[in-house]
Amino acid sequence: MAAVLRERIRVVLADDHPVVRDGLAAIVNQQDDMEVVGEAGDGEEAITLYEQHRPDVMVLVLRMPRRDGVAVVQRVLEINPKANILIMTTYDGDEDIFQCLSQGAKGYLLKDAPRQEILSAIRAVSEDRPYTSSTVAAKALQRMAKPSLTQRELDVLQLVAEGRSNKDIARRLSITEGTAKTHVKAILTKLDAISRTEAVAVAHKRGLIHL
Amino acid sequence: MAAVLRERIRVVLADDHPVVRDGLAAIVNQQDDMEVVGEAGDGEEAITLYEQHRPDVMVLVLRMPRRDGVAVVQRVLEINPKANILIMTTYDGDEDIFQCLSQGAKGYLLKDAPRQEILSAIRAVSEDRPYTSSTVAAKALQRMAKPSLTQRELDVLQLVAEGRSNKDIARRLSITEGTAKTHVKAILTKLDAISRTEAVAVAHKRGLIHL
DNA sequence: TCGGCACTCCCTCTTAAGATAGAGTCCCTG
DNA sequence: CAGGGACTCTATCTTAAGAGGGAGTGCCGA
Repeated sequence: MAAVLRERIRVVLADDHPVVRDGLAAIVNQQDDMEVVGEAGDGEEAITLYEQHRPDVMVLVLRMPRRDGVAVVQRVLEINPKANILIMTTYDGDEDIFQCLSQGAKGYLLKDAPRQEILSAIRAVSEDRPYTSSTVAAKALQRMAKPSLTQRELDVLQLVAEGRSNKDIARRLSITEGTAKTHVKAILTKLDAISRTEAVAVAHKRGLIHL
Repeated sequence: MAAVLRERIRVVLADDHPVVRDGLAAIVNQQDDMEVVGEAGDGEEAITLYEQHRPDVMVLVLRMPRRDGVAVVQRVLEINPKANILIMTTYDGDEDIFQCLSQGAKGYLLKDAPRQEILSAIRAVSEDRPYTSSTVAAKALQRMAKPSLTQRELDVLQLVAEGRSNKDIARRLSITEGTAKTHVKAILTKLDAISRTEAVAVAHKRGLIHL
């Protein structure tokens, strides 16, 4: 068996794509100062592996089957409030990033980041220093300027995106059609869209909804 | 410098994500019988590298900046009609797969395929044997059953997805609003949707459009 | 050549969507 | 406690969307 080396950064990876997982593992294991101690293919597994290994850094992809990134961040921070979590995402517009950010993940980067940036991010997060790629930081600033949707509006938006009519939305949310219209109107105004279909397109681009 | 080994499968990779590229490269280079001779980050680069290296296998990700996978397949097969191309895609519903298939790519697999499957696919394609993952094959069968949209309907669908009104669509395509409605109606029927917004949702799931 | 398909245009009719305006409750924060 | 935001409901009105018909062209393949 391999001898345990001291002072290495112990990493747990979570991504539903084996290619990416294998890739990240290869990159990390090539470094002298870090090693992968666990690889998860979904959210549940990620949590289990975190508890098992208590790694120095958890690298987490946002969108995964069975519990997405946001839920995993929540749960892991419940287990260990000092957990060092690095979030990766494919989609630069992904709204969920900001949810993770406000919840206490320490680093955020995009999947199209170069190898060196990923390693820097892991090292930074392992030392409890925050790491945010400039791309994500820029998005954060952009986002500040734009009006945010309320929870209820997000509920309505989700149903609109599924192609539901106002009447149908009203039924599902136990409100009147008029109220549904009020919410839709607010959504259109906030997203600067003329029609519900355009609103869906805009919302999807901003990562507010996942079709 | 490394000595050139005979009989190795020479591979060119193309993916816009360095992680995936580095990952695939690591996996491939670990094998005795294959090596990566070039890595491209976009479609144009992929074509250039193909011409430069004339690899045994080209591994191509479908969605890339500057010329997407479909266009790259076309161009590479123009350069060398016997080129062995392996297509990878993240999205299992991606309609473009079938376009590549009919154009002459030799293999197709999903990004969430395990390491061994990827290696098998590369070996198969290098020997001019077709490789299709069972998941993609299953999708192909499902697709056969469903009615396909005409080119004009796809044009209209694209505009619908952008949130355009029938009147606006008519103006852009230089047809009457009535004709636009006729096309939209045909789209709704074929996609089994009640409203245009639902049609967009369905079309997106099937990979008919990319928002 | 003839049927079928894609594409275009036309009609009517009903319903859904969106604009506009007002208003009440609850809850949180300054 | 006063203000503000979130959420709910009301009403009216205009326009867009969608259902249901029919019908003419050009083109391709059996």
